[in-house]
Amino acid sequence: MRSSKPIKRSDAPATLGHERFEAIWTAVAAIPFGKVATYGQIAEHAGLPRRARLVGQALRQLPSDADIPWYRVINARGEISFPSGSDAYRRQMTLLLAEKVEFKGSRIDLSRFQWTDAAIGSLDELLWKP
DNA sequence: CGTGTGACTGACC
DNA sequence: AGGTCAGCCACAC
Repeated sequence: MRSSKPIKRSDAPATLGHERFEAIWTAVAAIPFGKVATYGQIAEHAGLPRRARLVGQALRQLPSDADIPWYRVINARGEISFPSGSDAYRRQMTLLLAEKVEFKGSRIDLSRFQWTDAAIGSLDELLWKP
């Protein structure tokens, strides 16, 4: 069922217009306080492997009043993906610092602050089990 | 329809 | 440590 039933924009929620990005937003919303996730990680979690750029687009479309922790999404190098010095960059960094996410220079240590999913956690346990 | 442009990534040099 | 490149895919021209 692709477009057999066109969406009525007028009836759609005014806040989150795009249903195609719902899986991404749901994944972002699942990042816990004080943790971060990479674009690629969110894409995979949303069932969209290798589509990190799509996550970027989804976040760009996000209304400013959306109740979604967009700032917990960073790139695979542990950096904020806005130009350093931009307002957006500072806003994101401030929000992360408020959650006690630490920056070493312009980078976050993913080995310490990256969110690990429950599924990944159990796999880790499985691999480490004697 | 071709091209360029991203809130991206991993591989390679 | 930094640059390039090919995937990636929606979108604007």
